[in-house]
Amino acid sequence: MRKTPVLCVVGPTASGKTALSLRLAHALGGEIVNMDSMQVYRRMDIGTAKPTLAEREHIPHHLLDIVEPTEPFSVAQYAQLAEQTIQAIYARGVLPILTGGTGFYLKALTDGLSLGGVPSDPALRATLNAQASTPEGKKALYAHLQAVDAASAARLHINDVQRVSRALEVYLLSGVPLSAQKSEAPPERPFVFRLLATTLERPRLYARADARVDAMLAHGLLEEVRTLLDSGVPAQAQAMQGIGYKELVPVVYGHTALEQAVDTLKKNTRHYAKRQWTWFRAVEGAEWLDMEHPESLSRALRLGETFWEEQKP
RNA sequence: GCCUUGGUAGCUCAGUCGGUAGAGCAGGAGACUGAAAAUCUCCGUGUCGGUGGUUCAAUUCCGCCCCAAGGCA
Repeated sequence: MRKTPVLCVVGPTASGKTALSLRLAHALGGEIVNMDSMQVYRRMDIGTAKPTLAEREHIPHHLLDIVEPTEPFSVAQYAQLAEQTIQAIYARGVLPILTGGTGFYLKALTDGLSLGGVPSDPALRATLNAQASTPEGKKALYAHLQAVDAASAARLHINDVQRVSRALEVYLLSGVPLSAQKSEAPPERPFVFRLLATTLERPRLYARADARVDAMLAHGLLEEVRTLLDSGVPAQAQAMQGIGYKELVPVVYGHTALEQAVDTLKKNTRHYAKRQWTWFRAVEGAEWLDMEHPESLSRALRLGETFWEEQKP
């Protein structure tokens, strides 16, 4: 059976993914599928560096603005939606272009992750997190996982409460250890991926990230955060943990000076870019492009074109 | 000019009752199976301001000098 081609544009934040994806979509007649864990939320436009309405006018974008900021969202939901969306685009004879910096979402698509099989249970999670709030509780939590799923426990660090809790959650809800579900052979995928990874020299990337934060503030990021809070989005909401939001919430509440929050925001952005870099560096088969190099754009277009020519229905 | 307190890692500082030093942050490397812009792990040699002296040994004690902040004139 013929596989669905997916051209992917990945890379650290502020390295030029959006611009490149628009050029590719324009040149190849493609449509863009968002692969950013924060751009899925409605009314979070400035802080997530969502493509503008003008940019979306001529090129169809998918999986933007699909979740209310009050709602949780997960990689499993994303993977399901993305697969459907990608298949629907290709069914019309159009190239899907997957764009975004969320490496975990990419992996879920490329590797067909089983993801534990059970959705998260907010109440159980709250209980487990409460238990982990003391050093003794954390030890007990880890010991519990060791007892029911030794393989997962061995893989995880005791301090990684989020993953320890999730592994325990899977067992408590399904009766099957997470590690047992994972050991199956990786499934055959109905997609063929081509990865373009954007990057810049590190000092340049950090400078661009800083400048972009300043631009976001100039475009009203603080107001965006205030509006979200005013409309009833709780500060604890998953969406509000995004960079640019979590730092400005205390400013809106008057607990923190703007200047200090902006420093933290820039720092967190740099840390994030670095983590993304680490993730995508480990992904095999990615074609790396320095977006300040004069020939990178034409090279990217050539690679995209070749890929599409080979895979076109 | 005098007095006081400082001058230790890129930054903020701790410390050595004399045996050449260590935290946080920054920075770097990495992990990642339903929170992933989340969560977690690992990585610390630097003329201890300069220069003389005392000492087996000084970043540590003493003298002088330089720099900074505060105070008194």
